[in-house]
Amino acid sequence: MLQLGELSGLLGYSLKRAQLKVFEDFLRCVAPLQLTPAQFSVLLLLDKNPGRNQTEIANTLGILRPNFVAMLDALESRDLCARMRSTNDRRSHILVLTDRGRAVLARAKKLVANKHEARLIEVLGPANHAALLEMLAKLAQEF
Amino acid sequence: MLQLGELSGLLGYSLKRAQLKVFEDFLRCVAPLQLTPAQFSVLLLLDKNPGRNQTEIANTLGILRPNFVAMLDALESRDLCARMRSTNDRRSHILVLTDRGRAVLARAKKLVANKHEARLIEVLGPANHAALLEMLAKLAQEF
DNA sequence: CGATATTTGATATACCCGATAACAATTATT
DNA sequence: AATAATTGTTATCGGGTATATCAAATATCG
Repeated sequence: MLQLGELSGLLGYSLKRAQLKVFEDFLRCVAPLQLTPAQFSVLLLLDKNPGRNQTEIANTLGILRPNFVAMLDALESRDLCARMRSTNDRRSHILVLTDRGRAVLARAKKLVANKHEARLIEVLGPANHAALLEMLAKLAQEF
Repeated sequence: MLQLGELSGLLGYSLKRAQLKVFEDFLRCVAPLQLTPAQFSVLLLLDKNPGRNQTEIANTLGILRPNFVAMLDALESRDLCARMRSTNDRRSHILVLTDRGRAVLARAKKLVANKHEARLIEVLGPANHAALLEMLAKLAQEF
């Protein structure tokens, strides 16, 4: 084994490695539904924010509009969501979850909560898990 | 603004966004030296582990050997490190920091400590920063 | 010893993400 | 009415990551 040296004290380094592990576990837990973290986040956002268009959804997720097109194509081809032409502004597409999209999202939420997040809480402890979440949110916002 | 919903409670989501922010700040702070986080980690590891070959360094950083070749080419072309044929095993390349590599690493360490990590500690508070580091390391290892 | 398997660095290649430029259609501005 | 801005889209580029394969060198084992 090698000496990590100052690397173990580098927050960015541990952050990246932890992120990879967590995403890996997410994929494992949600594998039955074939959803990536990004796809899951889109479905969640569509559910909580009906009537929004592609630009709005993409922006809040930090996805660039051009890159969001193919992502939506994939979800729409699986009948998880649909683009509807807006009557107010005929440029934009209102995004809606399909019935199937809502069903898949509901199952995904359960898998995430019962398998993925549950394991995280088990490893970290509930208090640490909450503290970690708070610090990460702080970094994501204020930093 | 949109409703994030359960997204704010998803550890992986905050983890990813925090990681992007932290790497962004790292790049800003080390910009004078033109070093990416990955390049910095390689230099650090070479310094702390002299006499190792490409496979060993790449493995500990989670970099695949094929992808490590171009990375080393870039560092070597800037005269930051060098490949030396091993006398024991003429297949492998012993990696060494050049004098210039050591000098750049020293300057990089200062920038990282005084600008990058200092800002992190300032935002989080020293105690939280340490706790965060510990939890991330735990996730990176045990998870 | 000699044949076979393994390891090391390297090349080629492919895929996924993220970023930019440009475009047609539509709407906003002036 | 003319011009500017917005929306979704396409094309394209670069970076990071993954696999298969190769020649050279070494290790293993009959």
